[in-house]
Amino acid sequence: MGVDEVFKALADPTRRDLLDALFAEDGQTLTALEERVPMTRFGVMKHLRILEEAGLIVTRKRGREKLHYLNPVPIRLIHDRWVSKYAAPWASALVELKSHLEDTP
Amino acid sequence: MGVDEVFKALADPTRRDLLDALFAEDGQTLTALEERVPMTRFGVMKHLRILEEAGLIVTRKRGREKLHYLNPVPIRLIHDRWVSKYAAPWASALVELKSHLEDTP
DNA sequence: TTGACACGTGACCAAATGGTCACCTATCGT
DNA sequence: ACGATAGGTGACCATTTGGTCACGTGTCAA
Repeated sequence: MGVDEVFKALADPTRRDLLDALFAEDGQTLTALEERVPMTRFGVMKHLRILEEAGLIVTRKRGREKLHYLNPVPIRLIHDRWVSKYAAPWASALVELKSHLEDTP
Repeated sequence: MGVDEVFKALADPTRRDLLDALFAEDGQTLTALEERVPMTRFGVMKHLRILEEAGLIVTRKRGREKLHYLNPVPIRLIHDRWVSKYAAPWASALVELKSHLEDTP
């Protein structure tokens, strides 16, 4: 559940798509998620495993199927401890640099 | 400046360390940053290039040296468009799952 | 002007990553 | 009991990634 695992898990677009899919409908099964992504079942399994090890999803078994649930806690953590630190203060202090960047292509 | 580049840039611990170093003291030069990280100059250069392409830092040349400045805009963007979506709402709706996760090792 | 200094480029390498497949176990419905 | 269904494992492969190095360019200072 470390910071590094969460960031690495979020670094892949497929994994973010899977989170979005679970955000749209929580508690989906593996084969259901497989249809949402251009990939075989095995690829999806690997991604889900990485997401689970990062703590971003939580699973529960019901019979022969495995249900996947979003877990907002780790993303909330990196938000509080990391992102807000950069996003919140002195955002205006460097806005000049931003506009300067936008002017020069 | 896409979302994917920003997430990928943030996925590496060395790169986050570099951002922290610039957070502590903005406008540092390459050789100054080199001393803060267990790596040769070339490794640092690659990381800085990735951070710059992601838009997370902005550079300015002064004579023979290159100054590196933090740019909070992209991180603010992923915060607003992505992280807050997951971190803000129904964080309490799944807290039961979190505590359940903490109970079962 | 000459040497030391700050940075850049391209080739190169080892390791991690993303993805597939053959095969296997467990559970459901009938 | 049986086939179909849902998921799991390990090996395997191509590509990307993180890092170093030899060498080259521009700039400062004496």
